[in-house]
Amino acid sequence: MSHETAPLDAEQLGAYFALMEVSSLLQHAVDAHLRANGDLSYVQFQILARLTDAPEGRLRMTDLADGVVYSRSGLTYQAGLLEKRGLITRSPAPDDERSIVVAVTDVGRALVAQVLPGHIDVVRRLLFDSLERADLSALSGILGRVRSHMRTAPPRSAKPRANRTRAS
Amino acid sequence: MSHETAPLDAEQLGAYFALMEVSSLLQHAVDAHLRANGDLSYVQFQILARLTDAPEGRLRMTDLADGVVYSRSGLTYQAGLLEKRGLITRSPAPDDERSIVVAVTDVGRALVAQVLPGHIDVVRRLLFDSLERADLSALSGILGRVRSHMRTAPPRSAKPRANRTRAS
DNA sequence: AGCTCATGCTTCGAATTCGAAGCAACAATG
DNA sequence: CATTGTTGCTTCGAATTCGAAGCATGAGCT
Repeated sequence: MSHETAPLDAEQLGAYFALMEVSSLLQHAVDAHLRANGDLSYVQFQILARLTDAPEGRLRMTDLADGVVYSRSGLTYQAGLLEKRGLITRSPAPDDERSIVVAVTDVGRALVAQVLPGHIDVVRRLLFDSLERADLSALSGILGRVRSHMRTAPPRSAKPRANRTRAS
Repeated sequence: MSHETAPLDAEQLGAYFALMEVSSLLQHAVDAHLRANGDLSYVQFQILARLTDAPEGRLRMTDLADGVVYSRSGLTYQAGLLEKRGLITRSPAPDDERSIVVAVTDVGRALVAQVLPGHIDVVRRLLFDSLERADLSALSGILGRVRSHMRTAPPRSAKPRANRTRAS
């Protein structure tokens, strides 16, 4: 129904901007903390955390990339760095010769454990200290709904209206 | 008082992750759309949009950078690109000789107007189609509160625990 | 005025990011 | 099993990002 081009109302616009600003500020804060306390970027921490949570501490590259919303080439790069530091290992998958399985090492787990408390502290201070219990529940429910909706909806084909060849 | 290191409970953790994932997915989607329809990055669009909203379509560099949560050097770079494309102008401030005032041009406004409908469409489809009116109000209120709280709280000093010299 | 510190922007170099192209291993045909 | 298309990862080049350092102006003293 009301789909095509109707502008967002003020409340929607405000919510959208607030969402992006909050996540951006939060990410910067967290990133700074991780860098200072564990020499990890936000992305690297995400990768390690995701692995730590995974069944055996292992995941295929692609699944990992999807999990952290990240490009494959970018993951290859970061995986290289993390492997060099001994935080993860990469080994070919037994069943499928072309896919690589990434696994956290004990050192990696230890590092995550080391930075996690402070990380959580930052998140709490910035994000949750201003929320009542009820707000939290609401936020949690709403975002959960949005997320699953997003995972459903296709990426949009992006109608090519103005296609400049890019001023190289 | 419960401050120091107590872990976030499951609901908090879920909300945090959902927030970051949602904003990340949303940003990627919006970015792809902007690039395809106006050859703009998300950051560039933010800059233009912010200027379009500003009193006279003009802002000082620093205020603009703060507004979009962006580094100053990064803004200098992007401002250079946008200026080259004739979407903005840069001129020294009359009162303070060292600050630069950025202003959207008519071309810039036109471009924003051109991509805005599609942009809004993407946001609506991804973010708002899954929300009831009540959810929207709640989300808007909550995020607004969080945002103002964030603007208050200092950036955290980031206790230097492990400071490796960076494997250059 | 003369000094010193703060502020605003840019330049610089290093790190990170992405998509496109390249390569190998699978899968689905015939 | 040969042929063709798909999938998973890496390499490559170009663009973007950031912080530190550099410069110039402004502000607050004495």
